[in-house]
Amino acid sequence: MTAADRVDVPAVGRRRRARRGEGDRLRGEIVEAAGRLLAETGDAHAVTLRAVARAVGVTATSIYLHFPDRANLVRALRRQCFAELVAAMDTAADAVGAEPHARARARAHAYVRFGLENSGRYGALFEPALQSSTPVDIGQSTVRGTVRDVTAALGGNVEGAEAWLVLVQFWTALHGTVALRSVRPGFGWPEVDRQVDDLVDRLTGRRAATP
Amino acid sequence: MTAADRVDVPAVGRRRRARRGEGDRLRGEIVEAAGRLLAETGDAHAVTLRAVARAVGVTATSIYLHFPDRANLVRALRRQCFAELVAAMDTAADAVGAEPHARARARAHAYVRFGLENSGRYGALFEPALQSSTPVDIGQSTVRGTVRDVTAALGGNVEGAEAWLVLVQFWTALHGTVALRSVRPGFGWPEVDRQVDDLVDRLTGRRAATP
DNA sequence: TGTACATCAGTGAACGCGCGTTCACTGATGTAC
DNA sequence: TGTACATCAGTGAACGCGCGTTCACTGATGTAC
Repeated sequence: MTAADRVDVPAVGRRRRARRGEGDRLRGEIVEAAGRLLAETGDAHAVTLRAVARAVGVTATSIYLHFPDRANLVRALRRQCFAELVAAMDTAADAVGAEPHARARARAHAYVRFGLENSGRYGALFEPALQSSTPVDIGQSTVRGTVRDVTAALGGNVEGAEAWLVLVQFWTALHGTVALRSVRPGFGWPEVDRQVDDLVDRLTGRRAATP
Repeated sequence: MTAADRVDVPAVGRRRRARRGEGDRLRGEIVEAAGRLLAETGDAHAVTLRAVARAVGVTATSIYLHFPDRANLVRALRRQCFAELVAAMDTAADAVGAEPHARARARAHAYVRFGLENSGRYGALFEPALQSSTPVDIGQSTVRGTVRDVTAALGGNVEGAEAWLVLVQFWTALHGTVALRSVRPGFGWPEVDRQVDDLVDRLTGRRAATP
C-alpha cells in the first residue's frame, strides 16, 4: 500500500469523549466507520485499525477497548452487513403483500439493489480477503423467510430437492449479478430490473421453451 | 499483514541465472510464480513483489528488470489468467463437436470447472482488490466463440436483444456459482454438474413451466 | 455544600514487521580483435 | 588460440511508509463521605 492509496475520510476532528457510562457508544461508531470505509473503497484491506480510528476521530489503541483484535472488528462488521441485507429483503417482501411470486420477486430485486447500492458492505460478506478462519455463522432463522417465499412461489408441486436447487440457482445468479456489475461497471449490462425479472421468469419456468 | 500470514512457497533456493540472451525467461517465471501465489492464497494482496521474488528465487529488485512496477505485473498476470479461461472453454467446446446446445453446455461446464479448480487465478480476473485503474481489456475476439455458440443454441428465433440478455444471465449465474462455492465451501451445495445442467435447461427454456 | 478518590474513556510513544521503490554495485558470458 | 571488454542478468543495502499490537500513562467525571 502506497501513500496514495490512503483514504482520507473527511477529516473528523478529534472526537469528543463519551460521557461516563456511555463508553459503548464508541463501539457502534467504530463498526459504522468501518462500514463507511468499506463502502468508499470497496476494498476489504482498507479496513485497517488505523484507518477506522482516523475515520472515527480516535486513537487506534482505543479500538482495543471494544474489540480484542482486528479480526473481531471485521467479524462484527460482517455480521452487521448481513443483518442489513436480510432486513432489506424482508422489508421489500412485506411491502408487496402475501402473494408468493410477488414476494419472491421483491426479495430478488431487494437483494440486487442492496448489493449494488452498498457494494462495499455487500462485498464484505463475500470477499475472500475478509473471510476469517471462524466465519460469521449466518443463522438459519434469518434466511427462513426467503426460503419460505421462494418455495411457495414454486408451487407445492416441486419436491424438496428441486426447490432447494432452484433456491441455489437464485442466490447464485443474484450474487453474480451484484458481483459482476460492481466490478465491471463499464460493461454493456442490460437494465437491472429487466434482468432480474427475466431471471425470475426463467428460473421458475414461466418462459416458454424454444420450439 | 502479520508474520503468520506470510506464505512460504516451497523454499526455492536461489535461482540459477539465465544464460545470456535468455533474460526474458525470468519474465515468464515471474508471472507464473505470481499465479501460483494467487492459487495458493486466494488473496490478491498476497501477490507482492517480494513474495513473488521469493517464490521465483530471485531478488525483489530483479522484477523491475521486466515490469515497471507492481501494477504492471498484476496486469500481465490477469491477462494470462483470462487467456487460460478462454482456452479452457474453447477446448471443451471443440471436444464435443458442432451441435450448438452441446457446445454451449460444454462451455458452461468448462467455465465453472476452471473457476473452481483455479479459484485464485479465476479470482484474479474479478476480485475488486486487483482491478486497477487501467483494466485489462478483454478483447472482443476472444469471447466471440462463446457468443456464437450460445446464440446458436438459443435457435435463430430469438432476436439480438434477447440473446444478449440470455448470454448475460449465463455469465452472471456461472460467475456466481464459482464465486460463492469458492468462498463458502462448507455450504450444502448441490452437485455442481447437476446445477450447471439445470441452469442451462432453465435459461434456454427447456424446463416446463409450473402449471 | 465541599472534597477526596476510584473509575471510566480514552491517549501517545514505541516495537518489529513487510511493503514498493531507488540506487549504486557485481560477476559471468559472449564477442571483437 | 588468446584476451580485453562491453553487456547482460542480475544483487544488496537502504529509504520511508502504514500496519497490528503492547505498554504505561492521563484527565475528566461521577460518587461516598
